Amino acid sequence: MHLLRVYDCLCDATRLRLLNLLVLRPLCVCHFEAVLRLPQAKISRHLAYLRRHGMVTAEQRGPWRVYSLASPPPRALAVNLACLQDALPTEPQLRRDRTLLTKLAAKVDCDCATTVPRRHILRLSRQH
Amino acid sequence: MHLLRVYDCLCDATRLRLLNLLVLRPLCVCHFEAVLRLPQAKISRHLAYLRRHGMVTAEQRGPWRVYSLASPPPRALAVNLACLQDALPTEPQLRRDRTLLTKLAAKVDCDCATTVPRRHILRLSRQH
DNA sequence: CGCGCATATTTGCCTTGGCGAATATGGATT
DNA sequence: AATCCATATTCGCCAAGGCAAATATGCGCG
Repeated sequence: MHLLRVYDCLCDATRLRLLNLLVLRPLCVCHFEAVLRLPQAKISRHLAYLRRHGMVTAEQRGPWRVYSLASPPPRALAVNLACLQDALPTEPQLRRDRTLLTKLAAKVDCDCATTVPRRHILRLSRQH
Repeated sequence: MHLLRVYDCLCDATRLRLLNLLVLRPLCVCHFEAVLRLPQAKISRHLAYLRRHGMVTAEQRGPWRVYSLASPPPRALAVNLACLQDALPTEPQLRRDRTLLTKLAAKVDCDCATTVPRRHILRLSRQH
């Protein structure tokens, strides 16, 4: 069942947060690091898991690896991400992640084509 | 995050099938046995899991234990079961389970208040 | 070429939870 | 009380996957 693979991906906090952000836009690892405040290895590991399971794709862009939702996303994933939207009101953590990402995006051009150093992004995120 | 507990429950095939049926009506273990064709211990184990996680409740009715979706169901569960509906077209197994249950219900009064012997239900289910 | 930065992978360890087989519980019936 | 039937739980085993720490890869620039 395709659904099961999707639920397997959604049932870990880190992965859920990653996908929740990827809904908004493609992102590279340092963005996740800045928003989620988790160790790089952890983020990387879970992104690899999502890739193995066909939920996201990665594209190398200069020194960065940019992750996006698979396109077209597996139907079961699309359905559940839409559904996730309905659950947002009761999930503060996911809402916070989203607004934090938006703030970051306002300060730096988060399109990974530009060469904003990772250090810079992390510093900005430390000021909340 | 409440969502996570729900996904934990949904990410196993047996549990997904159990919940998929419980959406339709309260059921006792022998009904699940007849529809899913899985060993009783396995069904029981997963129902216990769902109960531990607050997704279902059990009520003793004579010799049977009748399981229902928790009421009110956790919001996160409700949202996802609604979403499950949208995924049904691409999940033959879940659809089959539902129609099989409906057929069974047409032959025996599946309200567990009546005393249909378990053997009888299982026999009916064996005729497809 | 060699260094530095961004990211990935490996290693060792531990917990959760899956399974079948066997067994226990507990209500109902006689 | 004895027994039957529906259901639950325990046991021993196993695989998946979580984590942190350390290490590897690989691109780009000087």
